[in-house]
Amino acid sequence: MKKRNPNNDLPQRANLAMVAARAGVSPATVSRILNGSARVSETKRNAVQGAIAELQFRPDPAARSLAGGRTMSVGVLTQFIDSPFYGEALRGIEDTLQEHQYVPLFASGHWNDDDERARISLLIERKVDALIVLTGRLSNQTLVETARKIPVVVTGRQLVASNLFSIDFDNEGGSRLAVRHLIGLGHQKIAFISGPADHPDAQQRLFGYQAELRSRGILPDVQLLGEGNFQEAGGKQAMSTVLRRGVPFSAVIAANDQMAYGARLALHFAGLRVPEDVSLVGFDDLPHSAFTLPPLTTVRQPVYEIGKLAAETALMLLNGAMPEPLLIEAQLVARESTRIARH
Amino acid sequence: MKKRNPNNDLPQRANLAMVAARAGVSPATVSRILNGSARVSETKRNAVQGAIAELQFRPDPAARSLAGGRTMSVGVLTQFIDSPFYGEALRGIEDTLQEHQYVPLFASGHWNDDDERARISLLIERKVDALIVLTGRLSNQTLVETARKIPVVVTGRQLVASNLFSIDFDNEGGSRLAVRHLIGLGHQKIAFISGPADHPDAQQRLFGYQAELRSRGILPDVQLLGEGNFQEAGGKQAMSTVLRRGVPFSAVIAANDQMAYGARLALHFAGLRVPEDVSLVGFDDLPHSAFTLPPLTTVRQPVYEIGKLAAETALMLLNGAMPEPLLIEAQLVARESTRIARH
DNA sequence: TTGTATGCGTTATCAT
DNA sequence: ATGATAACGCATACAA
Repeated sequence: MKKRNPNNDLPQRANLAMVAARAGVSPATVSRILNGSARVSETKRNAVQGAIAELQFRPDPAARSLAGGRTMSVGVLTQFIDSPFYGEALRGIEDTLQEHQYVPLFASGHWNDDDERARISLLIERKVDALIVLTGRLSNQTLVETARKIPVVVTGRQLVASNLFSIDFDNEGGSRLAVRHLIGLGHQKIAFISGPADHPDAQQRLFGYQAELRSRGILPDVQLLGEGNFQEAGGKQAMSTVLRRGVPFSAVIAANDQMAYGARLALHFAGLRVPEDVSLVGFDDLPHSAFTLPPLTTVRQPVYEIGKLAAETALMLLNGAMPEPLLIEAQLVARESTRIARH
Repeated sequence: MKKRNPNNDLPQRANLAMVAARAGVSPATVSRILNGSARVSETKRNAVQGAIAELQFRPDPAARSLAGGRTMSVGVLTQFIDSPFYGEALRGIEDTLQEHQYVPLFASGHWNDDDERARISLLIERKVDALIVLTGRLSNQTLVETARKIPVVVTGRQLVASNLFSIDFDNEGGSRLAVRHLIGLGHQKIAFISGPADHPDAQQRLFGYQAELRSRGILPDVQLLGEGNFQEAGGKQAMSTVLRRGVPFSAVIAANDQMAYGARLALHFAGLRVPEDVSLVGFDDLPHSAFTLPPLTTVRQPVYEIGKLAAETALMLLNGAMPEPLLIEAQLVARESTRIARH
């Protein structure tokens, strides 16, 4: 192994040794300055930083990783890389990590146990320094075990364990807001399009709807409940099913915006106008929801901020801090898809 | 440096040496089997593969990278990690890379020269084996230079260079399809909402619209041209501007679906119905466009397939092959936002 | 405070 | 066909 660098035209990338030589110090000193792992005299520090600048030196992440150092990367398990909902969270994570010279490693679990497990293994194999799980299906136990290896931040559930931090959405509260808004407008017969029964977000949103109705003295009617799949097509179909049952209603809450879009279409084909005949409320406030016709009243989740928070928390965990739990509150955004009930 | 592994409860991860010892061969032989870099006797191969399975051995990517091997990762420069349009491409890339045991490293350039340059530097620093650029603003020269270091696949332009492969969308053809569709329905006064003037996709789509009109003997009216920004709000504003000019038209083409959504809203607030009063055509066929009201007629770009193609091509480049250029054709998806012009 | 030496897990070179 | 061994670039225990 004599010559590893055949392209003599390209300037050889600088390494620790070269910086050390240029600054007249030992490689160890350069490393120490890079990591702030020990005090170094002002003189040498200046010399080294000068050399780093001149040579445009950037430490090799692979070498760092191999030597037992950090990879400066955080694994992010999402459901689908192109999820309209978690997309903003990904952006928040990316932005925050970048500020701290970290990079995200995104992987998709496809809302499937096996895939999630496999992708997490892959991320750990790649030696990510921490892991962010955006609402997976993995058991709490699996997450806690993972947290014994690396810091874990998980959304969509409440879980207390060492080296782990969970951020839960206020799904129940969000649904309650939606119901209250509609009741405030005089609606009594309120249909609900739910998400997949095995999805925690879906369960909590459904529960909030039922609980708030009951607390207002209204008995939830199962005939007014349709089960979707958090996607447009599912929302459309669920709405059609409810319509076919013939039980009258004056408002609909969909457990996410995508299903609200689909429901809106089903209502249209049934000859019902929104909001004249039926009021419609979504959940999530996707960027697009301000531009539907009519603009959609919905429950806002600050997803971008949640992404930022998840990344910040992961970084804190990495530094040994135990961040203080934060409640992520939902908020109702009233637009034009809801109005006062007719008599 | 005596003890590096303080958690004695966790089973130590296996490495090449351990596998070699267990199989009774040298580490070099294990490496050869792993990489297929030389012929190995059947006996030893079986022994080694047995040992690998027993020890659940997985090669360390960092060590591979450091030793000059591949990182088994491909850098992907996109504009925004949550772009509704490129999202599907990201999924295609991820799916394809995964089949080949590669992982994507996503980075966002924010449609900004400096960011793009910085993110590409970062990706190269992380030693990605190849680079996929989803329609950036970088100069051809920069891309060609990058391709001297690692294989590059770039979408949204046509560029011939060694170690580089470009995939261009048929933007012009797509616009022509839209115009032909409308003219076929009897429309003559066709407005156009364009994208940012400095965006290649936007330029080509605008050009196709103008060229097709001319070829049909219709002179494009600048009064019917509004400039948006490829987002909903921009499309809405551009449409309002055109409406304010008072020049009559019976159809609108938006240079992407997001602007079509915005335009549809502006038309609504102006008291114009789609498609009764005005026909509307989008561009991209976002997943959502089948569920707008009315469902949007649009020009389909097979983005997921383009993502897959980009990844496959990058992998081919990596193996020294020079893939054959492919034309990505656009396709008109006729839904309910267009209809025959009234007289 | 600073330098020296070693090891991280793999690939590639050379010799057999 | 196979083995021994030197890199790869960095962090760190230890010596000074």
